[in-house]
Amino acid sequence: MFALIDCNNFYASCERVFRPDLNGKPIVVLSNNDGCVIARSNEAKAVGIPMGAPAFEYEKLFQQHGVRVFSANFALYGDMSNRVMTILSNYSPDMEIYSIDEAFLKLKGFDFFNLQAYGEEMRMKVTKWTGIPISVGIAPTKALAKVANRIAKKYPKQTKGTYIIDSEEKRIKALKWLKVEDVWGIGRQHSKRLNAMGVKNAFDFTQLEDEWVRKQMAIVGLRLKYDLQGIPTLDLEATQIKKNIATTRSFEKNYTEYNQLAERICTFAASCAEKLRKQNSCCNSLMVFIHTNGHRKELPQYSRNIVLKLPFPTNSSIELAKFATQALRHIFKTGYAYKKAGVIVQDFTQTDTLQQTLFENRDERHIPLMQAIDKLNTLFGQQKIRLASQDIKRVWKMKQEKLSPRYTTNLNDIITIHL
DNA sequence: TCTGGGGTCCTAGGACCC
DNA sequence: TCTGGGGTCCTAGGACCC
Repeated sequence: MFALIDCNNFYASCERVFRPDLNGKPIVVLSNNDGCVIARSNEAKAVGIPMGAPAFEYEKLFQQHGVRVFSANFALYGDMSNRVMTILSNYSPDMEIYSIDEAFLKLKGFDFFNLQAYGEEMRMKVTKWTGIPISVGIAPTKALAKVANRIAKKYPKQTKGTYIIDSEEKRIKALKWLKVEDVWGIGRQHSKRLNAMGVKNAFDFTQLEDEWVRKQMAIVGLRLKYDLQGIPTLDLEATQIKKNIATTRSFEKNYTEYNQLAERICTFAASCAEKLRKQNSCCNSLMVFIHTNGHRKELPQYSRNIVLKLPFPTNSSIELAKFATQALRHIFKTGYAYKKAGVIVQDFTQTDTLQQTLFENRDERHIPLMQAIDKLNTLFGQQKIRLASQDIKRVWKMKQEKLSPRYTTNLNDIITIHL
């Protein structure tokens, strides 16, 4: 059996852990730049705030219903996630952390366990130790565990937050209950087509011909179909090193000057380099993109990206910033108001298996230099040491008007309790 | 005024090899 | 008029996830 544990309204729940006065109140968490809604408490969902809602369009509704609004506080969410995952890891030797708020556990050899009680215990412990509410779904395959989890989340009272699919009868009942567009792995495009054909729920989907599914939804769709039928085709995935790393941002204001953009691109490149060093990778290729605001149809639009093959693999901030600037020079055009830009590094080699190139090689002196920079930045806080081409005066700012304290990761933000 | 940021996998088609 | 048969690698684009 597989268990899928999912934190309920994760970001919203994190905010509430340290603000118990907000229990039962509608709250939302916004994306970077306070752009759109990326998490909602149940109360906020109930007053009709959709996922991804642009904050400025919903200001009125927020006020009307007394919705508490938070800027994204990823330092807090990341730390709370670690706490939850650490607790969950005690419940099975085989665990896959699927996302910041979800984990699969493989329950192999648990035949004589009372899984309902086991799930309820996880839920109790996570809530008690972290303050985060979770739901537990247990079933013979990963896709069915996802389904079971939805049921647990939807009916917390009846299920005590834990639902198990362990019979053919329960499987079919669950699949008939789940709309096809809510199936894990069936997105907007496929559900539109399926709906048009009269495939309304997950059960209908499992009744389709293998050949059709294979042809229309590729091998991924076929695996999903089997998994939903109770034939396991998806196993836990080992945590691997990343194959792409990106740092991209929308800007609070539009940029028109090359220099403004160049500074951002250097900072993004340095950030990618730092992430590369963390997983001991060097990249062989880098992409830079810039574009104007696609929502402003009346303004002239421009959007371009460029991929640069590097002469040698590197993870030096200095070298990557240099290459990224080169790339930017190729695609930058004056006369446009740029709203978003980013750097994506790809095609990695691990630093311990680096191949020397014949003509041009990375500057070996950068290796100890980067180590020193990383060490200092860990000790004294992020971005203490930066490149001169970066934002030295700290001009750049993200819109973050409703940021909560970093309760668990910043000494100055720890709450005081008066007894 | 204002609209996020990160990832994964698969497939088709083109370019190339002998 | 007619033009083989077997591969690999790379890339762009599309689908999906949170």
